[in-house]
Amino acid sequence: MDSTTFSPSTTPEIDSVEALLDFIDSHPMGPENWIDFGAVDIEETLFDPTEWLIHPDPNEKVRAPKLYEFLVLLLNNERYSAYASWIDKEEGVFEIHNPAQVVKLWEKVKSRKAKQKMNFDTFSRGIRMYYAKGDMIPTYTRYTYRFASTK
DNA sequence: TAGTAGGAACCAG
DNA sequence: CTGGTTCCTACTA
Repeated sequence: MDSTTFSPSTTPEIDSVEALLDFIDSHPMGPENWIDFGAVDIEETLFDPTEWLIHPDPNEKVRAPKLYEFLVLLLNNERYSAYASWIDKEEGVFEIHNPAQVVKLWEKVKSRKAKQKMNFDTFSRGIRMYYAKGDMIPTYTRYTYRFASTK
């Protein structure tokens, strides 16, 4: 509505996807206003919560990404090319260059109430769950994964 | 030693 | 029930 309501100076601390979703819940607004939140510096990387929102269609509620959605957003964001990048985008093949940072990013995007610290073992198990569903194909190669469909 | 695949129990939403 | 998360065994570089 009133765009001044969403200016960075008048919004609370929004440094996670969870905080952003909470704010959007209490302040109805469209994607055009998401840009107004600014970004925070997290471990030498600019983290912008609005980059990690999923909004399939206007009817569906805005939400945090699922794991495969998170991977696609990460891969298609040039700012994170040092974290992970496509090897063959047409074939859906990609490589994770900085596993530790990718896992930290995933934790931040999911805003888990960490019982334990997530590590690459648990993160990669999440990816491997997609093999059985047919959404991903094993590559048997270090830090290398493949989407079954480029869709 | 550190990654990969995948079974099984578990759990928050 | 979904979408992971936690834990673990087996295999390979």
